[in-house]
Amino acid sequence: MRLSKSFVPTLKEVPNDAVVASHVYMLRAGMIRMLSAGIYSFLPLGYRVIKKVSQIIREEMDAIGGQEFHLPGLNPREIWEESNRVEAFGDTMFHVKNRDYILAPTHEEIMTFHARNVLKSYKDLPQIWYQIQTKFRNEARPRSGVIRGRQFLMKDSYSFDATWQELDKSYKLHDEAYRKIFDRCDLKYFVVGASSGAMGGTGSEEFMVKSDAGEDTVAHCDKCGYAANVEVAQSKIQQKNRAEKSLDLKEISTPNVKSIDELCAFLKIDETECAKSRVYINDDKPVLILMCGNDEVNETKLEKVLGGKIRPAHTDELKEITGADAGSIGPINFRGRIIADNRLHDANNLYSGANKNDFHIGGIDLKRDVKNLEYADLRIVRSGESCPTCGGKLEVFSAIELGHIFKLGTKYSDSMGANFLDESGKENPIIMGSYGIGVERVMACYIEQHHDDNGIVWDKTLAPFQISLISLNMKKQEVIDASEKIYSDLTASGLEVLFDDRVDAQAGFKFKDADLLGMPIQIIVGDKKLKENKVEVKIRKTNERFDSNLSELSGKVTEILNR
RNA sequence: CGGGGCGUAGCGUAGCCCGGUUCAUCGCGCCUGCUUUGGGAGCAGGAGGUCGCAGGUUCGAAUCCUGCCGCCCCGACCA
Repeated sequence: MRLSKSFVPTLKEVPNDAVVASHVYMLRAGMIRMLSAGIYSFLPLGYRVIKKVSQIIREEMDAIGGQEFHLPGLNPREIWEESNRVEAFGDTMFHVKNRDYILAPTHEEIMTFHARNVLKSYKDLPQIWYQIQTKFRNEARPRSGVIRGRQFLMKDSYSFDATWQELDKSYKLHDEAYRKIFDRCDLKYFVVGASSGAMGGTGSEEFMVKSDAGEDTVAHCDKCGYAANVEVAQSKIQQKNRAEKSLDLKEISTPNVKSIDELCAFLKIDETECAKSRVYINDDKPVLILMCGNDEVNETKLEKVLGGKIRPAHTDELKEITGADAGSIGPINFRGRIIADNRLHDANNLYSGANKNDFHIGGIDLKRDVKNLEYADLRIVRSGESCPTCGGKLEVFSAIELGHIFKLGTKYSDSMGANFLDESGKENPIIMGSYGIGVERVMACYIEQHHDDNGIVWDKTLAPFQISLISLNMKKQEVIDASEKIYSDLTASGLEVLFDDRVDAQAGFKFKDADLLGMPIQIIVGDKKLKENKVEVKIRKTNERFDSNLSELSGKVTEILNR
């Protein structure tokens, strides 16, 4: 492709709206443009990458027996009523105004629609059906460029099986295919497993990529691969030891001491000697939560323990419930349910609020002084704590969900009546799985992981072109002739070459653009080296440069690309 | 949907507090000509703006007020 005739609007400066690296570079490299919040056009260069990602996905899906469909994005609402998902999606679903259609946010219903009445026998199973298509979701807040959009490309596949054992097989096939896909895309990812997934269900795995642009927070152990959403993550952390002797309760005047840190400084004690108090409202009833020191309450865990709805108590409620403001609340004389984090199990000699402003109480023995105290795992895991599985160091960070595989079971086959006859002639619902990959996210995550200050660093697998051919001076005939010949030779040998043949662009300008666009190999044609029948080759990733004779160029380039 | 920020030429910006002879600034990009050609060129000339939109205050509004729209960030939500 000739740059002089192509629409590759690169930007020298960072657009105001872009914050995360992938967004910045996709815009700067002229790969995408925003049409509206969360809605992006892919320009020719960006679309080439999308096609490459799609092709890898397609190959691996086909390899496990997947059959590709092309399904409508416009769906009659009534099909979605069958599974009751119009209500389930709520405002996230787009509705068409002038006809009773919706824009499909995913395709379980449509695949099930095609499966029912057709997959009638166990002999028709198993099946794996997939598609790579645009989905529509009315996201309240699109963000991070292409990472969370209102319209996005997704590969989703659905498995149809006769037995749960068969489902396990289909699931495993997807698991393996996904690993191959992400490996081929050169992504560093990890898998958050079923036992720790927040979604529940009968089994699911999320394929995640570490990134500040991510929306999930995950605890991950590099050593053993333990990975869990912080909402459910656990860690090995030392319990507060019970001292042999319990001291007596004593009230201490602590003027203007509110936080645990202030309390520790004021009394010259360690934070683990403090029981931090948090009041939550659980279905209109107050619950006091005690945490060790500065540990934070994990509301997801708390919700699981309490059941029903929870929310932190408002400031005015605190006073009413405890008689004190935040910072002076504690378990002694608290009327209501009290739950302490496991870390405080049977601890004594603790300091906590006195339920009286500007006073704390010392010498608290949870066993002796707090009646009907319950214990639960309530804390949020923090970076550096020990892995619950292997004892290695946990790291807590944000991550992007790239893919999700999920054992659906019979949710859709039941509600939509997709049944088959088994060997004994008995009618059963088809057992389904669903498996998604965010195609643009693969591209964005790749860029998040493979860029430097100058731009994107593509590997040959996803690069829009394998080679940037840079002609330094398109006004000198010998340079034109040489680069034209290289262009046609390399192209003829099947390589993808982006030919910077712009007449009016300066050398430096072309170098900067080439680095920004990030093709793996740059071939630089200038008149000085041409006099020795040579051109320069630069490897984008390593910045390694060498000269090559024109006659050897094709061989060298091929060699680099194959290594 | 809550909180915060922003909206001035294709991109990035100054001016806004304190309204008026800097009043529409500057850089990049764009067009024309000449020069230049190994890390985002130089000179000369030029085009490009409803200052997000609509009201209001005022003799006078990019600037002050009200409403709306759009975008970004944080949060809530997320099959």
